[in-house]
Amino acid sequence: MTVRVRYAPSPTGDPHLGNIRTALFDWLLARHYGGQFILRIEDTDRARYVESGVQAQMEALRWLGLDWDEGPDKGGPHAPYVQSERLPLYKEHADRLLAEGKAYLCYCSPERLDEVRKRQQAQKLPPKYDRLCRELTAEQRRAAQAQGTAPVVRFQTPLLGETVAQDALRGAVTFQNETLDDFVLLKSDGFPTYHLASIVDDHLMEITHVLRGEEWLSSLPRHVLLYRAFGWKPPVFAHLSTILGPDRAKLSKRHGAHAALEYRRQGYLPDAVVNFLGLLGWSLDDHTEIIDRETLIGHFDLDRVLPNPAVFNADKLDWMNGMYIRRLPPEELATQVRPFLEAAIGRAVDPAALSRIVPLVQERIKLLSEIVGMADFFFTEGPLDYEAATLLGKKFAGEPRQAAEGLEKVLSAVQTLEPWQREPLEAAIRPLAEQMGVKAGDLFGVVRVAVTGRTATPPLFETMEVLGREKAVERLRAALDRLHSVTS
RNA sequence: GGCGCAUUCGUCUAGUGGCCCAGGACGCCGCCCUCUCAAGGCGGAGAUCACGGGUUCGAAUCCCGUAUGCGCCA
Repeated sequence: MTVRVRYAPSPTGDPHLGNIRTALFDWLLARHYGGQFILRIEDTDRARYVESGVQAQMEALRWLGLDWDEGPDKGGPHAPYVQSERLPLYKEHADRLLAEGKAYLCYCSPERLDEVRKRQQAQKLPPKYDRLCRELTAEQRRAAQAQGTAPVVRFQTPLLGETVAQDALRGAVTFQNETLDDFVLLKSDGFPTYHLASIVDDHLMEITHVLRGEEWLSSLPRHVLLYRAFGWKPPVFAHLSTILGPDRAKLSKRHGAHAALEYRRQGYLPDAVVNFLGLLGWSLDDHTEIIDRETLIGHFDLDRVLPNPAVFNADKLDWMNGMYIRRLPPEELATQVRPFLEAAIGRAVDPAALSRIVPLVQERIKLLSEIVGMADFFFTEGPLDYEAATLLGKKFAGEPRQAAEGLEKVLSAVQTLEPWQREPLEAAIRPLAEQMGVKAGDLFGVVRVAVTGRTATPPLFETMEVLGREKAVERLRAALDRLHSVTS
């Protein structure tokens, strides 16, 4: 039997990291067993439907490299893969249960349901449908129909006994049937509820493993009951734990941007996000943290998935992203980083220039977007923006003349230096510090700010080499001018 | 309120009766390297395994209860 797994999002907006982790586990399981990964859109809740939702879901999956074998855009043996296009199927199955006496039509108005609920709450009883329509006589039914009320279809839940359901992560979970009510299968507008639609589709699409959020665990007995009523074999169910924010509440907008695509915008690498999410509730062993896709696929299985909720550790994701950035071939990093830089400086960047810069910043950024703060000065035209105090630093704060003297020495040592390369630059500048009786690092600090406008940069001489003589000299002069205006 | 699930360093986790007075990782701190910032190396602090009872020669690991958190139903 081949493993068939589905990711079945509701297109209610951008997918969250929580959703994406479910999709990842789905995908890993399918790939591990050489089975199929199916994308199905559950859009029967028309009130919450968002037009761009389907595209956003697919975009996020594509970004992360989670390719699907069957889906709305690809078709497949069980098309269509969008629930709103499968309405006749749900109707047909609801009718079948109706005909077999396992479901019934309910004519209760929303107003009456509301009243019942209020009464139960007042008596501190668990609110549930009072089954008024379960035992209607043919005559009563005719009367209700004559009134023109559109009925809903309700499932006839056993009144007594218990339903034992298996969860792959937790084992047997037992529910008393009397706590369940006669839930709705088909709404009065002809749309199915989640319960009916997902069970019918999972069966028809031959899904073998259902991975979904823990919030569905309490619906499990209903689904098991439905499978039984249809005479179908249920799939393996695994309810994945919730991902929590730092305050231990379920991850949500309140915790900031956790839409998957937002991570792309911020400069996270798909491989890093996949690795990180793969380790949220699953582990390979007691020490491996950096795991590539192939290894993930090779080892992933449900038996090492944990049932307990996990707090999202943003620091660790950042660290991991840095690890992946450092492992990238420099040319690859250059192309990844280019759009971020171009967006920031507002013009195209010469790939050749960028490829000389990238090796200098590769181990200094954790996010692709950090290229901007680390390298934009290479592209700045005209005067740099910094304070004279920054230029002087702690060392020369009271000695602007000495700093100016240093810069003058550097300028004249460097102006006609040949070749304009890292080593000659260092050989020319380092001895000047000794001449002046200051530490090399202190002199370098002034030069660094003069040439880059920043106190934290890649190594100075490499930076100057890449920057080029023209800009470096121009900036040294500008720094001198600035110091002269302070000292005079 | 009812039902269900969960509970190991701040966080992610290893651990399925003796190897654990609990291992790894992120973060934090210190040292080394060093022209700044990183990266890297080394070291450190940090968990009476939620609590209380059992079972057992022996429990983080099994059982019961309590607490707390979360989810679902409204």
